Amino acid sequence: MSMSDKSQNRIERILDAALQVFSDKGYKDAAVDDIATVSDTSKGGVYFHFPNKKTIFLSLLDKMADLLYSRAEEAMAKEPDMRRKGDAALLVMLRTFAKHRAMSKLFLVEALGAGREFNDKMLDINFRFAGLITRHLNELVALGMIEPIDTEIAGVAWFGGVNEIVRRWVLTGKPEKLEDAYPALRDLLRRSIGQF
Amino acid sequence: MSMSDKSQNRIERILDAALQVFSDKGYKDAAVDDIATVSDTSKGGVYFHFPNKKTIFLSLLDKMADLLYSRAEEAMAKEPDMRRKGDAALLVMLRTFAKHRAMSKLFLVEALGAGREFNDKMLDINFRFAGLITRHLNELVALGMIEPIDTEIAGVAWFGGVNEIVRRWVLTGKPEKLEDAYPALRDLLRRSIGQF
Amino acid sequence: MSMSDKSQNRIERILDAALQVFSDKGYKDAAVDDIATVSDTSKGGVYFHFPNKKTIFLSLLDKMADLLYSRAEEAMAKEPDMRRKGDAALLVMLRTFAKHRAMSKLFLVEALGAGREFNDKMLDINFRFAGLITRHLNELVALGMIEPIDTEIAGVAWFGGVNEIVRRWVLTGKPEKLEDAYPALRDLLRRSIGQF
Amino acid sequence: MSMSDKSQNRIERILDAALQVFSDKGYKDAAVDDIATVSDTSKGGVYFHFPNKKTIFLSLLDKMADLLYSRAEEAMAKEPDMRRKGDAALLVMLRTFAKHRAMSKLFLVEALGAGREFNDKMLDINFRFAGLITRHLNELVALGMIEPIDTEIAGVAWFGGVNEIVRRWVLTGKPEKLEDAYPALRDLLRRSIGQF
DNA sequence: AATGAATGAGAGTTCATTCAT
DNA sequence: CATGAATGAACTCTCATTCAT
Repeated sequence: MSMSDKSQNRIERILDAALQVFSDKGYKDAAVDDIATVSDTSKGGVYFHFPNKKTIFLSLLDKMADLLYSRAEEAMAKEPDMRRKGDAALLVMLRTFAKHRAMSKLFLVEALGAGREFNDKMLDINFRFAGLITRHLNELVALGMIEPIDTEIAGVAWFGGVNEIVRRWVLTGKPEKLEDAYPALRDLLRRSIGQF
Repeated sequence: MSMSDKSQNRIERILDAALQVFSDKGYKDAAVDDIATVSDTSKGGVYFHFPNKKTIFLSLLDKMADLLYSRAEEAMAKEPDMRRKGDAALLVMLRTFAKHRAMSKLFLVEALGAGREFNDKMLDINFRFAGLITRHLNELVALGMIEPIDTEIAGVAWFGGVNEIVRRWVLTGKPEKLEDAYPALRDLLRRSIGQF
Repeated sequence: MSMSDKSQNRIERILDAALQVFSDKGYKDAAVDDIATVSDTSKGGVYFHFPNKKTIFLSLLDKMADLLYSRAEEAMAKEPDMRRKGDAALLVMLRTFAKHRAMSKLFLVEALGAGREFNDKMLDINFRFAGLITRHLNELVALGMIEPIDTEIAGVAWFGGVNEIVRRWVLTGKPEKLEDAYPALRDLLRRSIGQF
Repeated sequence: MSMSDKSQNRIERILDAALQVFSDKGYKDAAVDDIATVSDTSKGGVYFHFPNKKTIFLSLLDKMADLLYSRAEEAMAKEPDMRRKGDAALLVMLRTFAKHRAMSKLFLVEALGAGREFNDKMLDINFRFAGLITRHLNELVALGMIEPIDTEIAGVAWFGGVNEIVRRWVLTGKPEKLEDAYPALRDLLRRSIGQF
């Protein structure tokens, strides 16, 4: 195993530990010491790989955003039926959230009130996702597959609606399997743009 | 002015200051000292009226929740047309959020990541609002005014959708006037339950 | 009831409350607010009658010291048999401690570590009591009733010995009735000065 | 000098400083900041080595108790003459107290009123010492070297008597050399159990 | 690379004391 | 006389960050 691999491993271990700790205690209540302990390192070790606590949190946020975004994009690209691209994205996102509960909590709960310093990042991320939806809806409108609607509002509202379903699951455990919410949510969203 | 008035004033001043400080800095980053300074009191003065920081935050949360909830209920009660009760509630909520930007930020941004101690309270509140929507949708279904749907999912998703619109407005200032989002949002929600 | 009586009553009530609170929580942990509450007054009320917390504590200390000292002196004066004056004093002191458990705790436990400001007072008090014993022993020696001994050391040691018995009773409840320790203690002290 | 040595040094320095500050100001009035300053560290440094203020105080108490107890036991073990074991213990205790004036003050003055949290510890310690005396007296009785007496009361009273002598020395400086009290005290105690 | 001791700037909270009413 | 709101200094404890080893 090369030096870089070992380093990579250590960084990975720290990020895993940070995810665990942040999603469990929230940004402010998570101590760098906790992260060091869980990752089986020392505080100094953490600070060797990351300049500060904030950066660790941002790394995780980016990771989750990239994961979700790329999965969604990929799912839409793979689905040939224009009418079903949205469904495919929705399903894959629910599945991704379901598979990464801690990340989901970080993303949908902890990141929001973590402090002014993270607002910009979260706005970027939200903008990206809402934009993805909006662009897709615009395409559907352009192709005449749905009636013209305010796709920007729809993008934001959809994003919020899905998030809220996931947030509820993260915090209450309902529904037991997140994917079980898929059919109802899919129908709701479809109907909302006049698609049956 | 009576003693009680003065006392009420002071408490009111502290709550106003707390709202300002919390919504500006977030729960953790807000110092009780900041609240004291802004409310033109001393730290001891704040602690004379409130047992701790947490209670101040919860007071504000309750206040906003009660305000929103009572306004929404009232609006629905006043609207005789069954089909428009939802619209009325939506409009009045947007207006209420618009009138209380700082409260909205507290409610939709800061309260979420403020720490485990507030999760329960927020879940209660979310549950109340989503429940209000769900009950209304159930009525519509029972009256045969809309097709049977999963009203629970719809309640949660709607709540999340509206919140996201308000959240975006709080954080980015778009749309300049929050009420401008009303028509598009109303149509989106109506369509989503098959109502035209 | 005259004004002065009422005032006396109030002062008495405050002192009673203070005794309770001090002996329960110790000097530092007793809040003036606690005293006010227990005495059914307000903080301002307490400060009207006493200039500060320290003074209240000192008043109680003086009260207990005077009580003990006068009882002991009186008992010795009443006892005609020179040989039994000491026994009489010992018995009456044990009885007085037994009747005033809270005071005893204040006197023998809380007053010691209450802070530098009380050291002088406690030294005075200890000096008075040890001196009483020493003077009595000196008399016995002068009368040729006991052999010459270091009466100063004896006075201090006796005082400490009795105190320790009472302290143990205050803190552990043993012996159930403090007076039960009298015979053994009396014999011990008598023997220590060669008196049978 | 190894890491552990340095660390030991720092801990030792903190304990020394704590002893100084506690015995000077008392438990409640001693600030952790004071201890940090005197030990030439920072507050954080103190808290790195000790979890809280209480633990520091208890450490010192235990240290002194162990020191006194082991010295007393050792002295008794070394003295072959059964009749003189008590004297040996008394002398060595007076010498130990004399050598550690600050510790003595902590032990005999500050620890008593330091708060409910320390009562248990002090009761334990007192019980140990009084028990040591009582056991020794029981042996003397069993060997027929002294008449049967209430050895429990005697143990407690002796312990209190000796303590009071030391306490007086700690607080007033009399007698200048604590050991000067030894002969008189020894004779007093001997006589009290009918031993000449 | 990694460690962990050390720092120091706060944070929340308490409370003796004051004083306008 | 009495109240209780208000003050402000002090206190314990936390923790992100640094740095010698």
